[in-house]
Amino acid sequence: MSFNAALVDRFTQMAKLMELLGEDSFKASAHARAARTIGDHPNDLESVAKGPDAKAHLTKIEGVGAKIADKIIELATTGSISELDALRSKAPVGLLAVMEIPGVGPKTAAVFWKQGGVESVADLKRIIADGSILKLPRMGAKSVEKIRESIAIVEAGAQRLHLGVAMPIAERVVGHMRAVPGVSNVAFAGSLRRGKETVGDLDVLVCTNDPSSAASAFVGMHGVLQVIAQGESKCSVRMAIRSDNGRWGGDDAGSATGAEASIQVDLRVIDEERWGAALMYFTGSKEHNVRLRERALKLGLTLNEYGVFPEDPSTVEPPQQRGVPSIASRTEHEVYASLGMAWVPPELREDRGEIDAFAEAASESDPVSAGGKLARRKRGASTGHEPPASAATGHARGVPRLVELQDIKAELHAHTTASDGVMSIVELATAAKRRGFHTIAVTDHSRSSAVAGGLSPERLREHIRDVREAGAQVQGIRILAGSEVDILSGGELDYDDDLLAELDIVVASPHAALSQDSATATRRLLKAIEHPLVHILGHPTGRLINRRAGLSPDVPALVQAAKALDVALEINTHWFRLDLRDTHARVVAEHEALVAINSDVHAPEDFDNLRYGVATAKRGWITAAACVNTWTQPALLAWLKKKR
DNA sequence: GCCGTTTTCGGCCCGACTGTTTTCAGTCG
Repeated sequence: MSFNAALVDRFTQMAKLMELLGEDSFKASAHARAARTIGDHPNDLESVAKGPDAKAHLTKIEGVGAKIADKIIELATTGSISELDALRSKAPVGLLAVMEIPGVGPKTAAVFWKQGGVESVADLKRIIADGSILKLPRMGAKSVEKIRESIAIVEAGAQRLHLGVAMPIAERVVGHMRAVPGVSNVAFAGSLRRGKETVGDLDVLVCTNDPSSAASAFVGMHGVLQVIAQGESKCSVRMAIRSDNGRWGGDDAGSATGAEASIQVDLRVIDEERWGAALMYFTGSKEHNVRLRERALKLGLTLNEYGVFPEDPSTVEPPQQRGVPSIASRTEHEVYASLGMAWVPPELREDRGEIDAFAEAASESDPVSAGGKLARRKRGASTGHEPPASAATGHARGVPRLVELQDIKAELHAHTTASDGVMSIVELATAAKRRGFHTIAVTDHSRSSAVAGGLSPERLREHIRDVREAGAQVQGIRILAGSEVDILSGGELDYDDDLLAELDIVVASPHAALSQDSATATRRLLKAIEHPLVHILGHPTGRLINRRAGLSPDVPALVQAAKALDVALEINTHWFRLDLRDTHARVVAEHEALVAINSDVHAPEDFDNLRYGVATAKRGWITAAACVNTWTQPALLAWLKKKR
């Protein structure tokens, strides 16, 4: 576990234990918040915590003050946090798992413990089985049955679904609902709409003049395993998942208990008049919504899922129930505008600085309020760089012109039957051309990737000739001869320089030795970036989401080197990789370095993953200009040529 | 414990739903 992951684990535990023990809830949420921002932090904090001015650097992180900084330093230097040890001595640690059960919060867990003698999930199952749970306060038959079902779901190995598994399910639901009579609008919301790499459940919103037909159509969908709730305004079901992890084998439904893998899908019926406010509310993130509400209050307004309302001293009843007209609610643009903001793309709604940035953009004509907001905001510690001025890389009026799917005009990482792809060079080029691309790079594996059919130097020389021939054969698209060259464990590349120099493009990627420590991995990847013939660093960490952690290099160091040497860092678009991840991409954006959004194509359908990579890039605030795949063919070829 | 364009002290989002109550606590998003 990386040091940051350890911090997230420790502070999360502290927050949970404080809630359980009934300590100050604001203190508990302060620790939970610190865990979240540390989890988002791109570089390893261990060296920061052990280095000079540790406290000053650490307190620059949002949500980290003097006390939490001390605890970070304590963990780095002693390997433990004494306050956490004290908390753990006050309450059984097994209760943390009890609190993970949906529907069981800190208060309920405390009752189980203090009045029911429960110290673990096993204890909880025991008092459910012998019925003694019914003697506890507020525990009726229905509550107990819900808890029993929730335990079963947790034990079936419920984990968040990959973005690329959840998206087709959501689109099927949306398509199904769109065809229901009376339905005028359908959309999915939640973390799926934000393009998060994993998704816990699906939220689907409909606008209809016939709610009961919509509800019955929803619960009657193919694949529905269980109807959890069916009302006029909200329905919840569990739907079966069929997932295929493709060339990595296995699947997401890896349940050892034999229970069918499923995902909860919520349907909500929304009035047309409040569509925008509801869409915002259900898109989240929770943290983004909280910030917006705080902003509304400062402006003398109240924001809820029904709209923006004038502030009201009456706290008894929500404004919409007293017939107070909303100031804005019909569209998201309207709602943001009423809060003095430009519309925020869903991928950015994570409370990572977007509120200030998009308020600044909207108020740019007002020099008093426009200046300095970003600068005042806390920045990640110890990157050693201030964020760039907004104007330089495609930022218009303070709002970044983020990369969009239709901007992508080149694929720079693709495999053919020469290694482990399923298409010939001509088939690959034809497929890329059909996508509207002007350039496709053939980058089969290098010799060390033996299981992937890596090419020997001799075989690569033949392959280059084959690529040139195909180029003459297929018109209307430029086919580049390249290689996805293994970065060996010490940072050396898998082919000699004279061979690499014959290639139009070199993508250097780590494939083995993915458990190296952070410092070794950083040296290894830096060496590849510094290689004069390398254009792109492919899937830099080698992680597989929900499968393996991969490398944890010092990303800011890699980005600075890549920026200086004109190397692009890849966002690999396969939903199993999404590597670089969103928070890493954000570092690239802040340093105005380059990314390559590549689909690592092995089969024709891999091109379809592009949207997941674009979503990840947007979550990292990557502009179109910063993505080499959006460039014109002459610009792209000129960039490649500089390394030849 | 953190934080600051009405604050270095005194706040810290808002509503729905559920199940259990007899007016509301707990959980969730």
